[in-house]
This record gives sequence, structure tokens and C-alpha cells, in this order.
Amino acid sequence: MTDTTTRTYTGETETQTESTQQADEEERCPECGGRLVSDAEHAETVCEECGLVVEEDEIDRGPEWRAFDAAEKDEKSRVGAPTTKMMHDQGLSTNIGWQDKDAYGKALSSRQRQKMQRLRTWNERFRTRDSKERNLKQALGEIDRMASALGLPENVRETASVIYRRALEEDLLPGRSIEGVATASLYAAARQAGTPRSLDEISAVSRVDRMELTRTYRYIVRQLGLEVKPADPEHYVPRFVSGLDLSDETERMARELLDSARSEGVHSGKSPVGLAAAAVYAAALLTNEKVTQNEVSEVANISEVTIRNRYKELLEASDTATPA
DNA sequence: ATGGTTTTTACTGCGTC
DNA sequence: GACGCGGTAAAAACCAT
Repeated sequence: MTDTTTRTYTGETETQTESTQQADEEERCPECGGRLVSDAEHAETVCEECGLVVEEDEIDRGPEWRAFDAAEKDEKSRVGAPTTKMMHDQGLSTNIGWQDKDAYGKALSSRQRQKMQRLRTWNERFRTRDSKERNLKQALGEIDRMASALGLPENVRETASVIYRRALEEDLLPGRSIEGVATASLYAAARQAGTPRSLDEISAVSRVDRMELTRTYRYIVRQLGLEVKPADPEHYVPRFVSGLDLSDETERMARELLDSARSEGVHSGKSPVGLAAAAVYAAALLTNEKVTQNEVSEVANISEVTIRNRYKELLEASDTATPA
């Protein structure tokens, strides 16, 4: 068994906020040279002096929400129209505004208001009408639910959404349940993002049982050609450590043990969870913090026997690697 | 489906508090 | 005696073929 330990770092995709600093060269009215004022309400740019309309039908890039104070504005404000994979239509479909104003900014008559209200209702219905869209909507809701139950960050949800979307595109759904595929997507996403959750943890919050989950998971990974590296045991360490109230020192120690174990090629088909659990246990031993094998096995959902076997191997490996 | 691994289950013995 | 720990054997689960 070849143990090519490829250290893959799936970094978190940081969304960088670019501070586009441009010298605001003030534009002038071509007629009279007056100051130009943009009127977002009417989607126009007009001259302050003579009232000439310089620009028409501008796209309103402003917010579509109301802000009641500065703090709220900052909180909600963003740049451009974000498309998000987390909404079933990527947030690109038409929404009918809530403002009850016409294109000129005038308030609507009550008849018109009622009409718009009805239009809104129907628009919403049509928007989600066709089956794929509905399907997606449900699945994304499910993904969201499970992700929060597992404390998975936003980017994992995004990834899961993307995976699910692809599965849907490739017609992988027929014969499989929406929940199943949604769960599998989330599992894959969590692993790809370097915040893996074990199958047990996932199936605990999912409506589908383990069997179906593993089956669909394997299936979509193969069909979609997803690259999912074998989970790195180190990724489990922080969770176990905090779950057991151990020190940072222990956490570091556990990482070291795993590192030397890696170079000794101890992992080969061994479950990463077991390895991580054993490392935490061994580290606690070395730093004189009291944890029982039983406690570790509880938080890691792994049997004590496995911990015993693994941690012996870990200590051996670290001895050969760094003879103290 | 099958065979080889790994993990789990269940049980036993030892030492300590 | 309860508890933590270590070991073993058999069963179950998993994976690749």
C-alpha cells in the first residue's frame, strides 16, 4: 500500500473586500457646466443648474432594502448584486419591490397597490413553480438546516449547494431522495472544506440513514468526479480537544503526534477519526491532563479498543521519529 | 459475491483508589 | 468494589476486486 502523504491544504476562500479607491473627478453638465446630481429614485443623472438630463435609465445598484439607521446600513450594505448559490435561483430572478411607488417615485393609488400585491404573490408562485426549482429550494433548506445543526460555516453550505446543483444538472436525482443527495452534498462539502464531520455525525442530523447516505455519497462523488481527499485526522483534533476541555498544549502535542505518525506511514486504511481520537488521548497523557479512554471514545464516537490500538502505534511512531 | 482489513462487541485479568 | 486500563477472540462492517 503506497502511502503518498500529500498534504493538501484546502484553504478557506476568503472573500476579499476590495477598497476601490478612485479619485472622484467631478463631472460637469455639458450645457451649462453645473454640478451633476444623480437621482437614484428616477434612475437619472441631472444637472443641478439647468435640469438637463444627462443620463437615463441607469441601473440602480443601490440597496433594495431600507436602512433605519447608519449601523443597519453598514450591516446590510454590500457591493454589487451578489449571486449566491444558496438561493435556488441564485438570487437573480425578478422581485417586485415593496415600496409601492411607480417608476416616477409617486405613490400608487390604492387600486394599484392591491394589484401589485397580487402580482407579487403570483410572481413568487411562478418563480418557484417548476419542479427543479422547487426541488432545489427544498434541498437547500435541508442543507441549511443540517449545516447549522452541525455548526458548519457558511462556505461549506455554499459548496454543498454547488454540489447539489451539479447533481441536479446531471440528472442524478431520479431514484434517489432529495434528502439523501442533499446530505451527501453536505458531507462532501464539509470534507472538501477541511472541516469534516464523520458519517455518524451527519446521519445524526439527517433524515436519511447511514446506508443510503454512503451509497448516494459514493455515487455522486463518482458521477461528478469530485475530488475528495481522505480526511486529514488533524481536522478532527480541535473539536475533540475543546469537547474534552483540554489545553492548547495538548492540542499542539496531538498535532505533533499525528505529524510524526504521518511520516512513519501509520495511516493506511485506518479511520482518521480513530487516529485523531487516539492522538488526543495520547497527547493528554503526555501533558499530564486527565482524560479517560472512555471519555475520548464518547466525544469521538469511536470504540475504546480502537483508541488503545491507535495510540500505541502513535507513540511508537513518535519514538522512532524523534527519539527524545 | 468474496476475501482481506479494520472496527466493534463482549469478556477477562490486573492494579489502584 | 468500582474504575481505568490492557489484552483477546469472534462478529460485524467496510472496501476493492
